Amino acid sequence: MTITQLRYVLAVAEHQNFTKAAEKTFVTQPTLSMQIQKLEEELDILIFDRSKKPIELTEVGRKLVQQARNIVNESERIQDIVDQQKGFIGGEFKLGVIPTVMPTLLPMFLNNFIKKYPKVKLKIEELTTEAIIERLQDGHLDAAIAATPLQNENIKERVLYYEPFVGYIPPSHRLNQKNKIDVSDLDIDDMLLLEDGHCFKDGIVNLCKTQKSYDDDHFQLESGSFETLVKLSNEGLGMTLLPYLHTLDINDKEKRNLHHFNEPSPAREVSLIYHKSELKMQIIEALHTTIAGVVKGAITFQNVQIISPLPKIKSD
Amino acid sequence: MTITQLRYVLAVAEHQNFTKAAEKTFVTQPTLSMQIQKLEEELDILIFDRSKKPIELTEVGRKLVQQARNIVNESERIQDIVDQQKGFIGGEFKLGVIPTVMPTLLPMFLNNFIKKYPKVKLKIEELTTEAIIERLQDGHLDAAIAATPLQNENIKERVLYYEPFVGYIPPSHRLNQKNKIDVSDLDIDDMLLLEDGHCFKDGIVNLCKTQKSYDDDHFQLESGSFETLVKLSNEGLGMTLLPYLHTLDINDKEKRNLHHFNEPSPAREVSLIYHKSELKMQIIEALHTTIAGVVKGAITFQNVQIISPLPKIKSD
DNA sequence: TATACTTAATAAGTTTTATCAATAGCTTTT
DNA sequence: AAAAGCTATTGATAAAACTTATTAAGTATA
Repeated sequence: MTITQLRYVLAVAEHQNFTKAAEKTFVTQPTLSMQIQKLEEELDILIFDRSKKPIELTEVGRKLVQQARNIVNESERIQDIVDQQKGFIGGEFKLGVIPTVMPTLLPMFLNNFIKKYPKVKLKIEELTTEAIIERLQDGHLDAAIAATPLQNENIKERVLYYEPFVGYIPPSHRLNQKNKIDVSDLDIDDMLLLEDGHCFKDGIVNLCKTQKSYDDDHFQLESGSFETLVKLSNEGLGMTLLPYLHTLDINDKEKRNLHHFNEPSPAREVSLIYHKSELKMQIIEALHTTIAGVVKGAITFQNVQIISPLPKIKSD
Repeated sequence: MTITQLRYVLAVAEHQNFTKAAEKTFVTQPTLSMQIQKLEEELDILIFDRSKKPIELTEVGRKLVQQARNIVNESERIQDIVDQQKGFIGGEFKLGVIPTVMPTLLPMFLNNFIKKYPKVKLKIEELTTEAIIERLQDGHLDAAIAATPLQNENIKERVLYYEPFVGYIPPSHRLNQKNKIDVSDLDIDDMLLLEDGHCFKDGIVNLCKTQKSYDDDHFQLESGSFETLVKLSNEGLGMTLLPYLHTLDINDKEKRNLHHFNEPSPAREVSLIYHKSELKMQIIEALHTTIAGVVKGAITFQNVQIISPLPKIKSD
């Protein structure tokens, strides 16, 4: 059994077609046929059911493909180890970003980065914190940008910036008259929140929880974007909290509804996170330097109070 | 890069000697030299520092070996997958056993099992529950025997038997006059316990904790074997609790000091546990059948109260 | 200091294998 | 019935993996 054979199996499993798989792997179709036959013979099983059109995996085949994917992935990490040794900055790099950071941070540094490190092929994916942690651990992601601290011993964190929460309070709201608001003013029950899965929501829940206990089933409205939240808020459905960077590009009329917190303002800590194995560390360093450099101009808050992004487990 | 090359690297890294490594991998020494040189050339790094005697790994070499071990291990699982498909019962099987089960259970089923499944090469290791969980998850163990439930979502459990706790109470002890004892009689402060790391100790602590809170630093004596505990107990240093199977082979004089619990007796649940991927399931099935069959003769308790083997985290 | 011993590298030759081009054979589509 | 689309087979070739024999280099021994 060779890694090459496993690659061939993966290609055929993916394309369900020897000919196409052969093109993708840059060999001829007979090569694939033979190598896969050889593997099947060695293991004395059938990996593919060739009677089906298009070709299908057998039951063992499916399990084998899972494991083969593992092996091939792990084997590709050998090159990463070598690259790291050589300080080579290049190759594919998979970066996860949480949804509430994606639209504001990405445009700020992306151009900069790809100009500076043209050999790096960045593949960026929008993922929840939960999905990010999983993928960092199994190696499907090389690094990610997420709210921290995560308290995961397999994951290392490198702070990029602290992003204060800013209140968006419509004129109709009881707090609108106040210039600066305070954490103690907040009431989870008239707060518009992002839908479940966003760690920004969990952060706000944590923030309000310090004031009073709450009932999870209590929320009336949840949305997937801050834009919607702001609009709902304008309709008098409650106030909401926005991360600072999101307040930079809302229109002037709405900007009047923004209310900062008294210091120390509650804030989220946004970090570049990566697996403790520190693979592709040079690229991670490069990312960190680029992002931190760009962000420094936009965010300069010092006196903040960091709110945990982790959802609390209900104690019952 | 091939899996074979990685195997060669591992062999040389292990034996620190090309010639010995060659023997172990059943090829000649030049083969190893050349293949490893080829790999080094392909990756354009040095894996070994040949100037040192005996030969040493370079810094990258060490990292590469780690990853190579991963890959080779994962690649060996392919055969497991195939074996499982074929229902083949054989091959190497690594079984972990917790210390408090090992001496009593192993002699009961081992002979039986190896006679029935001569093709299985059982490798049994005595490990704490903690170590077992870790090794099941990373694939260094195929299955284990431990006290359950463990509440680990990666690990499946298959109950083997329920083993009641039995009090060993020396004549001098306040409880000696009672025929059957009750959980409420127990006092953690005059209880002789196994040293830290044994889940049987944690179970007892849990059991007593239901009666009263306790101070962890309070214990005076801890030992690694029940034999010692019994002897200490005879010296009047307190009572102790033994798992039922351990009470079967103590001498007659001491047997008089055994006091069973009123029903439902506190008991530990002993299970065969394995990774959720269910690799080598046929061997696990075979083990379960064999052990459950043998144990049925020795243990027939129904009305028991299961005590968790998990150490409670201190709440401060 | 010379000699024997260990051990890894190299050389030369053989066997095995991975791959390709061409084509056969089967199934599906037209 | 012909054409098209696939995979398997065949036969040839270049590459590779491996072996034996030899050499080189370093270490231990007399």
